[in-house]
Amino acid sequence: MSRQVVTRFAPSPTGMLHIGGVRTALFSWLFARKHGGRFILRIEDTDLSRSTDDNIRIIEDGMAWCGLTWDEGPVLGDPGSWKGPNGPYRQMQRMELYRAKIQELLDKGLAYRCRCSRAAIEERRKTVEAAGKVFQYNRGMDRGKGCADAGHDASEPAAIRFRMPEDGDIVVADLIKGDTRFPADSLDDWIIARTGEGPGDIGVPTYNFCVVVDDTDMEVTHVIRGDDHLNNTPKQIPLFAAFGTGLPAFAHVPMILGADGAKLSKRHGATSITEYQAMGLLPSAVRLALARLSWTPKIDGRAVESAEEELLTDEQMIQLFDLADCQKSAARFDMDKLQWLNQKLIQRSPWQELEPHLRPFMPESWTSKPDAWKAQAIQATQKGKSLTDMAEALRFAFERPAAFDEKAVEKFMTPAVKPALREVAALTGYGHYSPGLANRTGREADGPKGGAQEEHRHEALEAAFTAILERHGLKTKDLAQALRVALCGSPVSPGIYDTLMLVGPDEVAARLQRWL
RNA sequence: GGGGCUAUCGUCUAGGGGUCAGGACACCGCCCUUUCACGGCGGUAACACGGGUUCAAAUCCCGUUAGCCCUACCA
Repeated sequence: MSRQVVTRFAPSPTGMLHIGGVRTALFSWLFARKHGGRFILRIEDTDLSRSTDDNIRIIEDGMAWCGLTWDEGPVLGDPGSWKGPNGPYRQMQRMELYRAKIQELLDKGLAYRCRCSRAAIEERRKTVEAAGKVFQYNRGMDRGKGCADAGHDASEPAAIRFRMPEDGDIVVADLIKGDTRFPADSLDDWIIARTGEGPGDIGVPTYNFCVVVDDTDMEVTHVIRGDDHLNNTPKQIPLFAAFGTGLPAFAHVPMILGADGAKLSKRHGATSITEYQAMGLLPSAVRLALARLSWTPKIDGRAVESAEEELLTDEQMIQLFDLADCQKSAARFDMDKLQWLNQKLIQRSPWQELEPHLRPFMPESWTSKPDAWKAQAIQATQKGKSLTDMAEALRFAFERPAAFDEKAVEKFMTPAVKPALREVAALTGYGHYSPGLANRTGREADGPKGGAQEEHRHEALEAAFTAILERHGLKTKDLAQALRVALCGSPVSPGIYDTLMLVGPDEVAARLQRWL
């Protein structure tokens, strides 16, 4: 009878949510969801200076935007509270537990007080290094120089070190990297608590210690984290043993690099999840793109091998996710692929689903437009790569052109086209579709086409348009381009019928006035 | 310095002794077309290097090189 799967994501509040962190969180989330387990969000805020409520809020918002819902952790937007049985989920609020655990180790003799000053240690380090050796506290040449077994003066503040094994190998049975062994003698007695305020006091515990206490206390079964922590694992394993609890499984996921192969940083462009949001990306696209970095979904043991198969839904990702199919090596971030994914996902989303994501990029007046209008506006621009592209492509629908592309004016606003424009200006009754028709999923999609009346309005417009062309001996292109220039200021816009219908007869006539 | 991880098209990757080394993105070309796009079809392009083992190595072994991580009273 195996325990329920529990995974966690434990970021520290730095003022932004890094895209690499989101990917790690995503893997943990995927794993928990796949196994019907719980996913914990825990805040590692022992770095006091940066741990503000605002910075924690940034993490929560980023996670929420990405759809990475947590079962235990802080309650979004309410700094004081949390949900889940093993809270609090902020380390600074867990000091009592840490101190108790440290005391326990002290009592068992598994840890000891260390009063060596930094200066003293520095001195000893120099001595060892001068001899061409590596300095390790209480190891090799330094053995017996420290506080390990010396009965010492308890009247002075002290740091606390954990007694590490000295022989053999510590092996990390990693689900992604495979078995990795670390010679015990490459590790030394590390500090689990900083020097306290006064005699007998236990100072602020260190990261590697808190992680182990928290993962134990929160019953985490699978520690999925960045592979920059692989080297920390052999330090942590003896600690788990000291607490007498079983080991969680470990999975160290490779890093995400910038396009140039260097660690992803600000100079590569967007590192914060907020920036991706601002770029007009769908959270689903970000999830997919991130997941596909270092993970190859296998369908019936075969890697996905077509564009169609690449476009996994969340449900498919959850179903297919397997740590065994994760890459061991770091991956470079591929913005092109993300944008392609985004475009595809935009294309195949029903307009109702897109609308809330698009709204933040639209002008105020968007909200007051009728659904039918929104539906058509979205469908007319759904070929865009991003929500910002769509918003940009829809500008003409909200404001009259501020300027007119000179070359286009010269090329398309010919004397021959003016009489035809006059007729277009006189057309009426061709407003936008109703939502019934708009409900169709894509161009030419099967399914309900909506009311025949609405279809008819489009057909009527097209018929009228064609008739005008014939009367004046024009090609579609001639009139369409001239109209685009007049209505949008540029020769680029959605399909000409969509453009007309979105602007509407009255406004079309108004914008056409100056060209007649 | 010590310890650890990694290495297939430009990018993400499949492939784990015998393949014309497969796919996706990007790129290029053609087609479609009322603009921009979308879409369709096709193309260029890779096993880091050196030694082994083997009839046969991208695949197994050993080195080298390169990148990254840990080596803090940071997280």
